[in-house]
Amino acid sequence: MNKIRVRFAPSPTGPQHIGGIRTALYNYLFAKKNRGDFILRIEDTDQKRFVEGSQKYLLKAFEWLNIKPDEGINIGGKYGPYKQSERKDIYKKYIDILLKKDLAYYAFDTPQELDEMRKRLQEAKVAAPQYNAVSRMTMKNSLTLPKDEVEQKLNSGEKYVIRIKVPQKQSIKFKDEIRGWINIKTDVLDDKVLMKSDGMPTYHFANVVDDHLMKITHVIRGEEWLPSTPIHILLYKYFEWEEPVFAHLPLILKPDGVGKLSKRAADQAGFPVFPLNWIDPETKEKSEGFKESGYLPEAIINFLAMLGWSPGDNRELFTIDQLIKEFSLERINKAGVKFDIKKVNWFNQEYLKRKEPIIFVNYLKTKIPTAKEKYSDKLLEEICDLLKDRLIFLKDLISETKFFFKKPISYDKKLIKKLLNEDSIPTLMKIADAFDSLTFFEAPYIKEAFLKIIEDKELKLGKILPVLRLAITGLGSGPDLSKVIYILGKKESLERLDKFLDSYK
RNA sequence: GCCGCGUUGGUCUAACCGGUUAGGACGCCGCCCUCUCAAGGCGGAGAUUACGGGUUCGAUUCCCGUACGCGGUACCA
Repeated sequence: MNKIRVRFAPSPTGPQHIGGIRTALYNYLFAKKNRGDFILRIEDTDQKRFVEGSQKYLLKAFEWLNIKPDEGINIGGKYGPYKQSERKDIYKKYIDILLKKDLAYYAFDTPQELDEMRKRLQEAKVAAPQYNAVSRMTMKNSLTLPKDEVEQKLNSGEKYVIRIKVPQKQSIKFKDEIRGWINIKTDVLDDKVLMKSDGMPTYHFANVVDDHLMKITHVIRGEEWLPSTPIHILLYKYFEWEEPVFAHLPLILKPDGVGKLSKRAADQAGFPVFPLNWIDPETKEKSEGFKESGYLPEAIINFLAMLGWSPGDNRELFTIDQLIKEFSLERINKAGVKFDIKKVNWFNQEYLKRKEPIIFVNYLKTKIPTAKEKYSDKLLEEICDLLKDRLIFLKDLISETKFFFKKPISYDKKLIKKLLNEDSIPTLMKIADAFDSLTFFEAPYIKEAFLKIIEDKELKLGKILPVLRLAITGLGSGPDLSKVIYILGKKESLERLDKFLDSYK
């Protein structure tokens, strides 16, 4: 059997959004699972829609997600060039074959003439107005015009396109790996443009020629291509080439399920759609990426993999290597899937929890300049250990640990009212004394000390500890207090306690 | 309009060739743990498997129809 080769072939019309990234991921997983090649090709046949920086952006996004193409743009390979705008000669050569076989033809109709034709057909109540076996005979093309006139038009440099000649009353049957057999009648297909008047091929043509020349064995792409697949099949037949296997992925829909996920919809729902930050070169509009929003690449990969694919059992957490091992096209769902940012957050939290302690410590050190002066590495690690399980994003560490680096400036009046009672101040004063006399200022002894005082006074823990927490951290909730006090140290803890006592005694 | 694809709790999904109290996860709620919050553990609510027919002893699973959703219908990909 031939080596498995798949490709991801985006067009450089802006930042690649998360749906495209998922398509790339599924191609990558499938290639790696089968020890095949993953090829990155750029489909830049529409110069009008070209957006500066798109290609670089994609490469950076892949780098972040650790998706490594084996071949393609920026990497090279035996089947280059991998950018369609650099393959014009190749398309020319192949379109000539079709022309010679009389399976494609020149068409000289102007856009206005095409419009008129469609309008005319609409008025005549034709179900699907199109340039097809019937209507082409009323148009200006090399099938209707005398040979010498065609020749003359071509020589005079008149604008033309080349269209595929779709046969009448045939059925095109193909098997989609995800959806099964699909049957489409050629009568609903139109004579798609293969070569545009600017000399560039259309997607339909370039895609087939390139896939064949690049020895692509499996075409894994979005569902939006399903309706035009028969045209592609027809081209394979015309060239007498072996068809690749097709697999059309379900689309990613907006959270409310109405329509494809778009930047607009994501903005509204308050989450990113792009892997990385992007600034529109024209409008200067900035879009935030998953990376910059604090998402981990592993989490995004895992989430995306599960968006439409499942392993068949109850497992959900997968590293990329496990995904590669388990992935299969057969287990991809057919239905469109709604994007749920809450689930992404959950994945992120799961992966964050599993991160090495050093990650958290280093983050604190870089983000909080005083961290290094105030605490040893060991203590910083203890701080992180105390708080890391409650983070969704690494950046949450800043707000969660704030009280370790800053004394409370004021105390929330509502909390004071709720927590302060007649026993609070005297008990707190005793606790301060007890702390002061502790030789080993460590969590277990600290706990023992305040527990004993509370017990002696026959008070409930809940009456005193929240006030103590408020005095020490300025907050009404947080991690184990004895550990917090230990980390802060005797001096700092007593200062905070004294300050509180000064305010309320 | 026409063509294609789809439809299992709010969301993502499982259920091999038809026989399960329709399983799991996210989210939500509750309990335990705890001074508290989070994490964790335990539990709960939530699905007449879009609807209607058929085939069958039996249909989430097979067939047909309807509805709804999505996609396509460009010299865009």
